[in-house]
Amino acid sequence: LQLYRAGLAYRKGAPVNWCPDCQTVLANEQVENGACWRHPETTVVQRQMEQWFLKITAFADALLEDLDLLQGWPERVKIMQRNWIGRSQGADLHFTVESKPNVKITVFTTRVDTVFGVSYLVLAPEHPLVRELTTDECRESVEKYLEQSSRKTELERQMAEKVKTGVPIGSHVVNPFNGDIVPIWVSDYVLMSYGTGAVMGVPAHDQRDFEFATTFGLPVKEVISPTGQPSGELKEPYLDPGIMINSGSFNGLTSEVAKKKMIDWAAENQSGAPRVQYRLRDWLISRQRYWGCPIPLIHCSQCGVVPVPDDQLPVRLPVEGIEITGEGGSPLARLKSFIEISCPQCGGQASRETDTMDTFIDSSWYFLRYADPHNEKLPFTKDRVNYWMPVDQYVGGVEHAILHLLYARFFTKALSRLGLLDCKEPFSNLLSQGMVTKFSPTSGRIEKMSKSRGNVVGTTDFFKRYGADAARLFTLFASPPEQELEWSEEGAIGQYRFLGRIWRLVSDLTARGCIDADAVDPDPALVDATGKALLKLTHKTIKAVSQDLDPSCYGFNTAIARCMELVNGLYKYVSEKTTGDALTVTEHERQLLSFSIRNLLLLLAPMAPHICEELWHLTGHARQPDDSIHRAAWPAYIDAFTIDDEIELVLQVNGKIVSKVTAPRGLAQPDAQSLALNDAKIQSKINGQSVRKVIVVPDKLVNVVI
RNA sequence: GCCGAAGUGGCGAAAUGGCAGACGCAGCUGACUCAAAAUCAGCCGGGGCUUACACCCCGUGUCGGUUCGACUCCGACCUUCGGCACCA
Repeated sequence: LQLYRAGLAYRKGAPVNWCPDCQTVLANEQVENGACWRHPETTVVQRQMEQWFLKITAFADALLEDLDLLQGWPERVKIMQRNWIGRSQGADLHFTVESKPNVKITVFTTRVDTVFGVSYLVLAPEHPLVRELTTDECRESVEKYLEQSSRKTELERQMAEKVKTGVPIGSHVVNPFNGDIVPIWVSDYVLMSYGTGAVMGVPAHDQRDFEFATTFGLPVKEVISPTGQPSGELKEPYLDPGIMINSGSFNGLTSEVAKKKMIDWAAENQSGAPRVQYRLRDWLISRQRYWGCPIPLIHCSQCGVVPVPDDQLPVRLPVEGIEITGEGGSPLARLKSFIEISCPQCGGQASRETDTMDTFIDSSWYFLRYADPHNEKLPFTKDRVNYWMPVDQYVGGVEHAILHLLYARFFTKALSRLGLLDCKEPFSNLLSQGMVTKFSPTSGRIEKMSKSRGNVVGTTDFFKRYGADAARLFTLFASPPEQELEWSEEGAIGQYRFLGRIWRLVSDLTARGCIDADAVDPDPALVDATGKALLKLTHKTIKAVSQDLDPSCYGFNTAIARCMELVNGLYKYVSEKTTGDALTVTEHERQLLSFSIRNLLLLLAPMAPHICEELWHLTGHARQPDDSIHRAAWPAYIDAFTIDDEIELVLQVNGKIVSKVTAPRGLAQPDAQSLALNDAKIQSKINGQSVRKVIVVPDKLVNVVI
């Protein structure tokens, strides 16, 4: 209602997308390849209907420009939104009808510079002036053409392989720039829903116009040439900028300069005006579905559309008396007790709107409720929302790039304009995660997991057998988060095995008394070489996992791999300390094991929360029964312990690896160089040839160039 | 057609311009077991050579370039995937 009162929600009759399967209309964003997003097999048809729209186009510029503020969004999502919004800068030009000087046809063009090359003008079949301007001689063929094209579905129009069809309507227009008189045609390659539904035809400089003119033998007049000289007969349209020719006083200018001057000229001569056109259309939100939020408006024959008074909000979806017939259409429209209502303004008989709102309405602002979840009177208050918003880190699938993510941005901007909140954008950082895919028996291909494709994995069964932690670890481990992920039972079982390894390790060490939750951190000077290696491995793991989990990286897959390495290291250490069945450890070794295990659990806890919590308690770290590992501090590492004293120096000749030697860390360059040059393998490679250069990368490699 | 992303073992993948294949799956071998499962330990890019240890060559979609050195940077191409598509 707030949007309605602000003029951002309106009702209008328009050709809309209709899914015969859902028996409802759909938004443009919900039509994929000419089919319904819920029913890929069902072709969407066009229907003329009165429907509710939200004025998302009023925010087209802001939605486009503010994409630049979204530094934390993946570029591909921003590009998809830019394309969807589709900003085109150009001008409206007015062409006067020759026989009716008071009637003007306005076209939108981005190429004013080509206007001297206009050889015809085309109207969309749905253009309101088509019938008015059709002459008697042409009436029959035009009516036939209109009838044909109205029978085409959107999909057929797309599938028509772009073969140009059309008929002349008999009238002519005058080119405001040069007085040329050119014929008007009607053709369905021009869309009523974009621009003005009328296009100036410039065959020499537009691919579609060229095809159209070639098909119907219309003149091709070159007005921009790469050289400034006429090119003779054109075999294909010239689309690039160039030098103006055949264009009166604009001749000789570059087309880019001419474009600006010509728009100015049109404006001065009342023949046009600069304009920006968007591809984005207003958001059709009416649905003839039962499951949805009722649209809180009342239709009164006297007063027109009247909002449901505030004290009667929200309008709840009725449950009593609803009949699901399976015949389609909304059951609400058949429920008299819901429809019949007296008009809040005049008290007369009126009826409720029976359409419900698109599901995407709800997802466009649900997150605001999280800022103020216990408010009984309002959905949210401004100060709470201003405190929490924007969302620091949003996560969602790419499939929402131009649906949810665009709508939510629009809602935030609209609510901001209404003064209900202050932020410009809802989500500062967006992690666009890949979809989960799996082989689909329905299609015989690997597809995104969904009920309709019959490739869903029952989580309950999987959790019962292997646990939620295993499923969670697998989805994190199988690929980086923004990449697609193919579900694999074997892979998930691998994670189950990994968790089993941890469980046995920790519970066994605990049973043997090797874990002490109160132990102080181990002193590296007091453990043996094996112990030192484990201590270093632990510190390295803390460092690496901390970096991997940082929002700048989100490398969950590598973070888990690090934890696996630490577990492998722990197993190795334990086996080296075990003789027969007996594991005996010194106090220092107990400290070491306690330290290593404690940190392993802390590092893994975000990714395998249940088992880590369980082991946290088992190892005595929870002082109170309700203590949680998830409230414990994130582990810290000591950088000095992540650095090895000895490194392996790679020795190369001409960039090819010849040998590897262990060397003390921090070896000076000349020492490293002589170490390499004295190496026997390097010597035999050099074999008397002259050494031109030696490149030393400290603590990494030496490359001898011969 | 336009825009974008990606091509690395049998598979999922890893690698601030510096040891390609970490980690895991599958596979193979051994230990344990009457046996199997589970578990534990080991092997595991391709080719050549060797009794063996070793050693040699090739290898990150293709072709070029930059560089002492390229999976990584640059150019062209090929393929796959995703988005948009008669948008004037």
